[in-house]
Amino acid sequence: MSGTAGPTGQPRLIAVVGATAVGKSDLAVELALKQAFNGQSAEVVNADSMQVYRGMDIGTAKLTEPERRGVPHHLLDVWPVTKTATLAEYQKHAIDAIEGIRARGNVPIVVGGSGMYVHSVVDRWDIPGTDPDVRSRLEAELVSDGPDVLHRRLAELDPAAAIAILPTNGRRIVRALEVVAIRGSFSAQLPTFAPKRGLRLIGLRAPRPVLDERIQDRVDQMWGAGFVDEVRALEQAGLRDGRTASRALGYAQVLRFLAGECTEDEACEETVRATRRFARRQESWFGRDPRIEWQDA
RNA sequence: GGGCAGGUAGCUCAGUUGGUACGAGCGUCCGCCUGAAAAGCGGAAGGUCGGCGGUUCGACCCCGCCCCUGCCCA
Repeated sequence: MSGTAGPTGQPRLIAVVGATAVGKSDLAVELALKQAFNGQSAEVVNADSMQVYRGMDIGTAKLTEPERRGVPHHLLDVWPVTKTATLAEYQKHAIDAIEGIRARGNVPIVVGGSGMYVHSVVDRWDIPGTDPDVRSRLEAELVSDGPDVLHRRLAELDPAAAIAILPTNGRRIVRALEVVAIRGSFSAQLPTFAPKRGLRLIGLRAPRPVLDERIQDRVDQMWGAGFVDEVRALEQAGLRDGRTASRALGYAQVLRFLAGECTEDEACEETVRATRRFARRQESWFGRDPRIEWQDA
């Protein structure tokens, strides 16, 4: 049981992906319980960039304790809302969790809609570090010279990367140039969707109109469940200063409402709109991975 | 019954003193995605400018009538 499938031909890693509100979390629990039936236990590893935050429960539709039905869940509630998320840190924790699960002889089930988080774990990206000096220099150049100049430089240093990154996307150009400075190439670091033995990637999907309705329902339920109070409490805990958490869908909108910048109804409606937009991006992201076995929600 | 305002993209609205609608935001569709990713970025498709007549070389913009919406007066 080294690099491939387990002793019984079971997958070594299961991942459940898909757009928000399709029912990934529930499916993961069901799969875990089914796995237990086969004599092997399963544990869930969260791959949702916002469920890692403590206190963000209603707005992230985090499974409650009873809903987890005894299945151990990892990487939920590990960070305070004030913490800025980093992919590398998430990846480290997730891989540690997976190793731990395997050490117990169990099967890890990664669940979440944060494509990059899933990808970083499933494909174990070797994420190049950041160099504060290089980065601040590049960021200063971005401000003074604009993205075009930097994009042209990237085109010379790493043509493939320049093609992949739009000339207007300053943030990405900076990161690419930073990686080039550190590793000599950016595009060489790009992960691929290579087939992996022992990996079972399950995608959950629903037709657009169905998904849109579910999102509307979910947001309505959130509000009914006291979402605004949850945000208010988190605001006291420093949510507004959280670089990552304050931008979460729903939370950002309610924060604006609490600041008097819009009405509560507007915040609610905007949450629905933004969530739908997000779901579309998720579909776009996951749609690229040919390894995903799609099933209807 | 009379007066006023308005009827322009799926929605909310700009706009043209008459010369092929420069439209915008939102929505929709499609795509990109590396240390903030529920973030960030790009592209596309949508309009017989309420209806019918008239004036004009030419009307969405002028005139007439009609329909619809909102407000006001009776």
